[in-house]
Amino acid sequence: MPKAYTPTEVEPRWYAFWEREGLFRASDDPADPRPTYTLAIPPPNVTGSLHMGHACRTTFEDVLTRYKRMRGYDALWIPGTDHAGIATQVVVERQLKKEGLTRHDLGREAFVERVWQWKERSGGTILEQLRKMGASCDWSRTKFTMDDDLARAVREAFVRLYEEGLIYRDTRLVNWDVESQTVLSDLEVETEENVTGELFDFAYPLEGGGEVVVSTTRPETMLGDTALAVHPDDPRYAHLHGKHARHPFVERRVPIIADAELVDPKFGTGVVKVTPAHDPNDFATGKRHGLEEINILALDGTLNDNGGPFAGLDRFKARAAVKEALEGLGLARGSRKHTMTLPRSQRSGTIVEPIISTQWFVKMAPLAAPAIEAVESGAVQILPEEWTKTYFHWLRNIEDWCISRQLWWGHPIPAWYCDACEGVTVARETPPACGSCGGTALRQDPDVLDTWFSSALWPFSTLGWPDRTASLARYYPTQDLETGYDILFFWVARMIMMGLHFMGEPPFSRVLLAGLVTDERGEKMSKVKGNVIDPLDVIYGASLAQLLDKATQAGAKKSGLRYLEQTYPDGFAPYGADALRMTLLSYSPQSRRIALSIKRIEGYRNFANKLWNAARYALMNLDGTDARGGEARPKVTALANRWILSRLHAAIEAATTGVESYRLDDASGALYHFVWDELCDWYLELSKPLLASTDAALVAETRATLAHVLEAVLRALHPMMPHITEEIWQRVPKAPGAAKSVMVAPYPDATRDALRDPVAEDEMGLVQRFVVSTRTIRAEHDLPRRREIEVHWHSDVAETRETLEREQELVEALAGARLRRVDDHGVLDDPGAHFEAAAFFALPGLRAVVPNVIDVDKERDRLGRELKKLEKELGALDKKLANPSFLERAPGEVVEASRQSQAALRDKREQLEAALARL
RNA sequence: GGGCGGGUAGCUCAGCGGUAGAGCUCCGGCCUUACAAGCCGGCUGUCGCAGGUUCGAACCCUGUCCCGCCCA
Repeated sequence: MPKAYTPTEVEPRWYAFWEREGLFRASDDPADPRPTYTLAIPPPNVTGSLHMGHACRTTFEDVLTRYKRMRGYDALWIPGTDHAGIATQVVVERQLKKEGLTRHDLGREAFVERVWQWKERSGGTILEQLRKMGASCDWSRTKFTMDDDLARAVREAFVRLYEEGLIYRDTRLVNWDVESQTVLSDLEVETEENVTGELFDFAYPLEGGGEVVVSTTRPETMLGDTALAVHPDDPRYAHLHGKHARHPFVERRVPIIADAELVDPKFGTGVVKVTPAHDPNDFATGKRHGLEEINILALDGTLNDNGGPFAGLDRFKARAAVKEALEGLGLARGSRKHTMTLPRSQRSGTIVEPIISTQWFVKMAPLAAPAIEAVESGAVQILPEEWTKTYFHWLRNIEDWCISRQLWWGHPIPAWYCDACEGVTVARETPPACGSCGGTALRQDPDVLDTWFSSALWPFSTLGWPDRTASLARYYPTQDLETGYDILFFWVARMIMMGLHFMGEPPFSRVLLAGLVTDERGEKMSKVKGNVIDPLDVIYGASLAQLLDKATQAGAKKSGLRYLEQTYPDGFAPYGADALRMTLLSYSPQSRRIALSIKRIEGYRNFANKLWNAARYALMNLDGTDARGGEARPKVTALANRWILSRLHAAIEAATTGVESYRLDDASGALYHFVWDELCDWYLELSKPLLASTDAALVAETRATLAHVLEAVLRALHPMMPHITEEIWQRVPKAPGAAKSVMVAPYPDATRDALRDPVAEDEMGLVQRFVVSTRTIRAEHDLPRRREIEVHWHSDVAETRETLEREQELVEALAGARLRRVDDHGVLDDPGAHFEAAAFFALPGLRAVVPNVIDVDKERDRLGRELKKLEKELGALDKKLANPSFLERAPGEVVEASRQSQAALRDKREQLEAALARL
């Protein structure tokens, strides 16, 4: 085995092996007796390449899947990609733009064809990248949301909902994305806060003389004003009720209405302009008062003919022009700065315009009710639990979902309009004739569906729905759904609604929501900031020059490039997928932010190397000893062997509990510390003197333990670090009949693979403290390794004496010292009389001196420090035990434990004080 | 305006009622035939602030100040 682990060489090899051996495949056999574990991937967009968010999802999901598989489940992780309507269309349009073309130049059919071509080329990229993360998806079941079978599911769902009256067509105020040229659902509109805008005042001349002044942040909308509203109880304007103003630019009388809901008399002048066609509140007001709705915007964001003299101007140019014209007419009444919010498109970022339009909607209330119930009843559990509140709040205040989009890329809406009677026919397949009049001149609705409509069906459409397939019967409902909290509404809630509606059962029983990956400053990764960390660069390594080059091409600002230079002057080493996975797992799932640190990745790369070298050591020393591969732990008698099996027990339990409770940070942390702090730092060192023993049985036992513990911990770590564990596991000699891969070996079981042994833990505790105390003296007194030292110790406790005598060889090896037992306690009472320059340490029931080492100043320092720390602890304890209410009210075992530590500390204090006094 | 989350060692974070933890950093010493991507030892905290509950609070409650996210 090479001295250092090289992930880039190892990882692809084993991934290919797993795939070749069909180990990712779930069962196709309906009679397979194993319980199933199913998890559907949050399908990444076909536009994309792997980013840290995906890497994070993939890791969590893969750990869960691999763990369940090893636990004997028929585990199915369904992979696939999403067609991502707007995002994908925009990408292809951008490509066309480079050729000087628009999608309209190509025409719809050719354009969609072109998107398909592009999808074929790039759609596989991200799936390849998931493989590089080690994802154990069943690739034979890969789905794409626009596949024929999934398209059929979409049509089926649409038609059923329509027939049930849950999908309808209506004309109302919707959100228009001027740039992408489509309506958006409410969720796709983001609110930009604290925007400094301008509140502009102008006057409407009144019929019969006089004027009223109104304020607006969007002056151009005055072209669509169809009323002025005042508060009914506002005495200032009581005389104006029912009167009219004259529109300054278009031939229109503008009625003055009284409305208590819209108008806040304290805001501005107390008069509000009403533009029903371009503002949600005004729209509602218009409905209340039967006002005319005048749309002034064309779909491209320019003003239409209703804009009168301003027709044809872009919305922002029109704003300036209207203001100027009002100035010209002497109607402007000044302006002031104003802090406001702006609605922006999640996709294009442009300011969203409310317009009146006819669209398709899903009636949400009837779907939301069961979805609320499912979480209330616990049928679906959301973790971390805080999110349930958010989930309920959204569902309880839900608005109908606008599902039509004016895009070309997406699922066509299965609705046809009749030229003859204007009837609407909704059907699963293209209807031959109009359902109302029988006419045959039908036009299909040109719009497509919101991408999330097809995503909402994902957990069952991927399993064959609407057909009643064997897969659907076997794997639905799935168990876990793991994703980022940012799509709780977009995706998770809608899947629950659709799953309940169409399948009668929620699509999964547990929702695991993870935080967002940010850079190490906690800032969101963005191309412009240049702080995007590509998982593949972390896995395969990248020089600073490459990082800068990539960021520059992605359009990073100078400050972003500077950040890169300062933060990663040496670029990234090839850390490997396993190190990245461990890093991502190490962050708490409770946290909303995963501030990814390269230093941390490096730490886990080092961990992989540590594990590698531990294995090298073990394999060099096994001398043909088999690991039993999960059959049974070896029989052990020696303290070190008993101890490591006991610690293995704790580690396996912690790992299991962690994975089961979705605390993968605890699970991975427990194994990390077991491997590094216990297996490597102690057990491997202890095994050296044991293996050098002349006692053949002891050597055999130790070899068996070494083989077993290594093999077991590889199995325990495998879901988290699949590649390195496989690479090592394959090299561990195993008994005949072992599995062909660690990924299908049984997950370690604390009872079968390990053994809790409190006595061994206590005794090892003594050994460890003795060793560390000796090492500390060596270090503090600058004693080089060459220099031999002796530790003279005395104990009045029989067990302590017994343990140290028995383990003397081990202690001597680890402490690098000779041990001398002293039976006469008087010797250590007055070490000065018996030893030259002796340093001192005390453990519970034990005192020891190390002669011929002492530098009085250093020793005084060291003992003083120790005493100070001890005094602090003891002070707190004394105070506590002096408190009568503590003794009276605290639980007995707490009091008892306090008393014991008090006694121990007092004893140690005495020892230290005496030692200090002797100096 | 409403909701949620966060403020703990120099940095990034865990702990969420019984004596303050991890990783990285820092200091000192080691090329000890598994590993220098390492080993050994060490330093580091009025747990945002102010009250309260409790025998006991980083942890529970109230208020308050910052920071972030979501919804209206």
